[in-house]
Amino acid sequence: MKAASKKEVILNTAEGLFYQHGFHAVGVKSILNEVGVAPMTMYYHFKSKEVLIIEILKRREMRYFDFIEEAIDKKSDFNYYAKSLIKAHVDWMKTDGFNGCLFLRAKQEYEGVNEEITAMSKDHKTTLLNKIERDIKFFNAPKTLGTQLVLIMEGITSMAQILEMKEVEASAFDLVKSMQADSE
Amino acid sequence: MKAASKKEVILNTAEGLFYQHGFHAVGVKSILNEVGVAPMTMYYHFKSKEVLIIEILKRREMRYFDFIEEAIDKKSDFNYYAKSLIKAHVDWMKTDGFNGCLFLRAKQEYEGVNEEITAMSKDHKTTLLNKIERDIKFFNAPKTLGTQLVLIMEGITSMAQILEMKEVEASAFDLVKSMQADSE
DNA sequence: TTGTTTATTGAACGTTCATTATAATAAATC
DNA sequence: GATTTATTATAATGAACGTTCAATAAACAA
Repeated sequence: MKAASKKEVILNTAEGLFYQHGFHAVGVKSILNEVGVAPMTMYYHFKSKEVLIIEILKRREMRYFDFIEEAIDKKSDFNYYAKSLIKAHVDWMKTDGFNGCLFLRAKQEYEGVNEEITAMSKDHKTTLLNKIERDIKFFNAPKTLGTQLVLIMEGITSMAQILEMKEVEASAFDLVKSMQADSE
Repeated sequence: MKAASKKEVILNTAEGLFYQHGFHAVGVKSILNEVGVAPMTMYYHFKSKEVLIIEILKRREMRYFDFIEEAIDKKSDFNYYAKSLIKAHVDWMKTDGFNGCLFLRAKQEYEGVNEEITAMSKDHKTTLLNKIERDIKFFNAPKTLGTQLVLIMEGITSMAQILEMKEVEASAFDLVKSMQADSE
């Protein structure tokens, strides 16, 4: 397989460090150190730390939606769709270290500091909600179920940082199941 | 009324700044600046920034549980309890600026750095869950409904940062309503 | 009222922060 | 073979970081 370019290694390493420790907590030097490159290598590809963060978020956004899109069941009914969506989100987190949502953290750390980062983070959530609302329209499910699904997904992300994933997963599926009960 | 001591002012100001911008993003100097005191005034009362953070979290923990405790309805049935709990949590956030959960942020920023802060943050959530499970036992509600309620609360906290509170609130209450539907 | 503790001050500490300068090469492309 | 693109190492930048010094003011006790 093709060797990853330095730019890609920087993006991946920085994303991991930011996700684990936070944006302000991770210094540029610690990224350079872990990748094993000189400062100018990073500044050649990204003109600042904040630009690096923006590119990380862009990549992550695509990766997340690709992951979700190929995992959900849009062919059956709302019931199956909801379960497959929650399952996909849980699986995403399992590959990711259970440390919350990077977009939410970005928004919290850069609100009032960098408007582009703030906007991207907000957009990520509204894009998710819009996508779900579009999907479930196909099943003639009421639009309000979309917000409820996102709320459950956000609850999972949050609780996975504290409780066992098994327990979090179970209660999320219980909630989804009662959503259906409503529509019968 | 009694004038607030410098110590209290430092605690309140720092809590506000930390909540708005994050722990690592807020420097000691900016706290001192906003309070209007010299460095040693802070270091006389708190031997380090991290000790200050610990005391802030302790106070917040008490304030939150006092607020919830006096707002919930433990006399009726699970239905009213759940609604009053969600309502209380929503009201708490309305007074607080909608910037997520300070304990979750503390855990994210100090995991692997300060174990006391990490532990306090985890404990905050498990204490909440235990309290709810104890409460709903009184209504003979299944224990698993406790995790579901916390999941909804966490979902609210997360989504309130992005969407209008009105919409978040509505979908949370919808979810609670379908929980009941299950037990009928 | 004097002596002692408690609380507070402004300046300075050494370190780390993100970023740039300099200057020399490698590697890829034309 | 010439030129652009990508990378190296070292050092320095000025600002901000958390923290401490030494002096003093205020509160309190004898």
